[in-house]
Order: sequence, then C-alpha cells, then structure tokens
Amino acid sequence: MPARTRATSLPAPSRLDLGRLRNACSACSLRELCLPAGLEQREIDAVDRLVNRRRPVARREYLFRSNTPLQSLYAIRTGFMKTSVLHVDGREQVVGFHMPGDLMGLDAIGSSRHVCDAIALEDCEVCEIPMDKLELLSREIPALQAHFHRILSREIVRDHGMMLLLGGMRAEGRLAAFLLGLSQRFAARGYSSTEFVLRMTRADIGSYLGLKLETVSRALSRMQDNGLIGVRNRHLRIIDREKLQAAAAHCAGKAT
Amino acid sequence: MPARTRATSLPAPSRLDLGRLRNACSACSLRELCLPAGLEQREIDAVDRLVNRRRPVARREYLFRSNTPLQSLYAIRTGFMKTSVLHVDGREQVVGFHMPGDLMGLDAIGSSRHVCDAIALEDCEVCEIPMDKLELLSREIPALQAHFHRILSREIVRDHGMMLLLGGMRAEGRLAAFLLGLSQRFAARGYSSTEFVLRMTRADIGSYLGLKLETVSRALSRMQDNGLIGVRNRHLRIIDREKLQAAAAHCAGKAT
DNA sequence: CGCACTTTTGAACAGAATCAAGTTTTGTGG
DNA sequence: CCACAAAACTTGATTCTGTTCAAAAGTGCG
Repeated sequence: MPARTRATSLPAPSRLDLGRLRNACSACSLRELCLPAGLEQREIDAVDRLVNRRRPVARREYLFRSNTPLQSLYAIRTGFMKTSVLHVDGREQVVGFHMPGDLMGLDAIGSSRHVCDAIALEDCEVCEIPMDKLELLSREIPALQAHFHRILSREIVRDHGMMLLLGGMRAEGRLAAFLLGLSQRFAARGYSSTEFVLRMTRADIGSYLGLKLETVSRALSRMQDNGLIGVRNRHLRIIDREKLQAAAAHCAGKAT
Repeated sequence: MPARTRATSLPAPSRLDLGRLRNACSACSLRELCLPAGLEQREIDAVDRLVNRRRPVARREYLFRSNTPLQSLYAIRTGFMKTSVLHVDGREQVVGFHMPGDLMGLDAIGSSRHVCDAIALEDCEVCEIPMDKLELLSREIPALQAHFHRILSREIVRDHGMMLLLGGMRAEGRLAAFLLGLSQRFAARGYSSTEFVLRMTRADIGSYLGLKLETVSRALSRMQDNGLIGVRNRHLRIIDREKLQAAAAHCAGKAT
C-alpha cells in the first residue's frame, strides 16, 4: 500500500466495493461532461467519494426551492428539469432547462441560498455534491478547480446568449435558436440531434423565451408549414437545419 | 522574521515599498468590494502581489476584445465600462455596464478566450489580475477561493435578473428597474443613490434593455412628466423612489 | 373513460419598432 | 474661444409584431 505523503482528503486506492462502484462517477456515462480530463486514479476516487449519493426526484417534485440554504450542488444523472424564479407579481419565469450532465445550484453560491426553484419535468435522478467538500477538494486538485471555474463561467456565457436572444430577436428567431440549442445539447450527450421530445409545456418554453404560449404555438406551426421542422405534440424533428439556422440568424430583426 | 512553514507563494511580511503601497489592494477604497473579509496580513500581502499593476484605459478604448485569449481578469478601479457582443448580423448588443469594484472577464474562463468586447465609456483605470496566479493563490487561501466563487455566482444571478427583466417586463418597467439597479450599485460604492450621471448613450441603454433608443427616450420623458425622475441630458435624479419601484414592479405587464 | 390540462387557431388590440424631422449637445480644429 | 460638423437626443406619425381574449379540439393522466 502506497504511503500517504501528506494530510489530504484523497483516499487510498479504493477497494472493490460494488455498491459504490455502480454509482461511481468513474463508471458514469456522463463522465466527460461532469469530470475534468486527465485525473489520476486516486483523484478520481476522491471525486467518487465526494458525490454523496444518487437521489430520485419524481416528476413535478422540487429538487430545491428558492430561498432555501444551499447545501449541495446537484448533477443530473437522468431526466429533465427546469429552474424558475417568481416575478414580484407572482408570475413564474423559467430561467433554464436542464438535462443529464448539467450541474444545478450554481446561482446559490453567491448568497448561500437558492435563488430559484428547481422542478423535475419528468422522473429524474440526481447526484448530490456537498458544496463544502467540493471547495475543499478543488483546492487539492487543480484540474477540478479549473473545471469548476469553467462550468461557472460557461453558465455566464449561456446567460449572455439568452440576453442576446431576448433582447435582439423576434419570436420565430428565438424559437429557432432554442431548438438548435436543444439539438446541440442532445448531440453532446449522444442522443439524436434531429429528433427529440420537448419535455416542457409550450407555456414553459414561452416563459423561457419571453413569449406567450400562443406565440410559441403559432411560431412552431409556421415553422412546420415552411418545412423547417416537424412537430407532433411534444415530439420534434428538425427537417431543414439550414433553414432553421437561417431563421435563427435572420430573425434577429429588431435593428437594435 | 517568522519562519516560513511550507513552500507557498505567500510572501514574507512586506517591507516598506511606497510605490507598491500606493497601489496596494490593502489601501484601496474598493477593498470591501474586491477582497474577502478576514484575511490575515500575509494573505493580504499575497493578494497585493497578485494584482499586477494599474493600467489606464482611455475613453472608447477596448480593455479586451472578443475572441482574444484570456490572460487576466480586470477589476475596475475608476471609471465606467460596457461589455457587448455582436449579433450574427453585426449589430451590437450590450450585455453589461461596469463600475469601480466590478470584476471583468469572468465569461472568458470557460473557453480561455474572451467572448465579449469591453469598452471604456470614460477614462478608466483597471487592476490586472493574472488568471493563473489567481487560481494558484485561491488554492492556498480558502477565503479567496470562496470569494471568487461568490463573485462568479453573483454574476449568474445578475444575468438571471436580466433574463427576467427582458422576458417579462415592458419598456417603462425595464427602465425603472435599470435605474434602481444603478442607484443601488452607486450606493454600495458610497456615491449618491438619488443623483448620478448616465455614462452611456440612450442607444447603449436600449441595447442593454432590448429596446430602441427612441423607446428609451420616450419612457424617460414619460417618467419625468409623471414626477418619478428628473432627467437632464445624462444627469439623472430619482425624485420619487416609491413610484419608481412601483413602476418596476407593476410594469411587469405581460402575464407570462 | 372522463375530466383537466394542453394546444391550436382566430380576431381584435396594444405596445414598441420603424420612419422621419427637428433640436440640442459635444467634440474638434481654427 | 468660437464656429462648425458630427453625434446624441426628442418628438410625432405610422406600421407591425406579439399580446390578449375567446373558443374549440386534442391528449393524457388518474
């Protein structure tokens, strides 16, 4: 057994532990999404121990609620979730849709309290990552630290993209960009990028895109009529990606 | 002289060095904004050494440009800046306004390249913080690490707020919320929260709020007529904060 | 299997964009 | 310091996109 060189939370090489192994990050299909590349074995083991447990979240259940103290971040293992905040007048505004491999709760770090509600759009399973342990471990594993910073930063970039979309595009362009974004995220996870299921309602999409649900419905119909997409209930197919991209680019409209 | 207990980038207690001292974070009026509380003296010294130098940025000059490699983050010491991204069709969209104490470049960490342009709205002075050194030092000073995470997270929260505003409020509400936000940020920096100068053009404000400059102008006029504010060129005064808050809350409109 | 929710579609309306002057401010060079 | 040109701002009239209101059809959950 190798000698431990200094006090650290890195574990000795793990023994066989089937119960843990089944849940291990090292065995997770989302590894590339969640973990930085190039970790040493004992670092991977440490990360495995970092992740507390898998936890199921039933459809319509809250993973966390606004104003609740932040204890853990959550990585989605399976399923689809949405995050939303409430307007002063009580209306709900969706601020994000989240799929397997996404890390949730990042916006709570600033105040140590959640600032949005996270709701499962279907039955989900999430990995719980205690925030304090994450900060501890990322001090010891520079690659993990850098990876975490990248994730935070990318969230900012994503939000800037949304600001762009909300501030400068019209209905059809927003929808086109939204669908292309989903497509890309599905592709990155190994799912079909041309055919997928919209797990959220039209109202959710509208809220996210700053549109009314009727407008979403109309825009989808029009895009279907023009042969860009096929929609049937929540099942969506991208038929002409070129045209869809053109719609997203061109429907920038509003010569801000 | 105290013995150094382990290899580290923390310096020995600094000697008198007037040139450095004048620029030191420890002497900076923005200390509370930039630095975590409760650092030990030698930690503060380390942070002082982290910040490379003050650098002037003339009005209209770029602090950094999109797609440029990220080397450093920048903290604004004096002056006002804006960040913007370009739409596919070349239109500029403002994604943020930045004032003393703000940290810029956070959105570049994800890709190691800047994803927006930063332009000085007036003559500025910024502190350059090399990213690699920051990550190094934050591994050694947990308080610094936590502070940095908080800053990143708060940026995400701020952006969510913008999404809310862009997605769910109408022109006058957006403007009211924008002005109140500015007011609050000025207050946090010790400036007047009721009377200040808008360093940006109406077009910049419009771009930021997803409105045309004419709409901004009209909304400002109307709010002036109704006694909420006083505007004279770029000089703005908040006359009736209650009503302004009501406008921001009530003009949520759009029953999304 | 039925009831509630979701979605589609239509018609009227409203808010903001666009187009168009005209005015004021600012910045520059003489 | 003034004059002039460019930029920024205000205001009005018109147009158009998206919202609102309304009703009917479709889905799927319990």
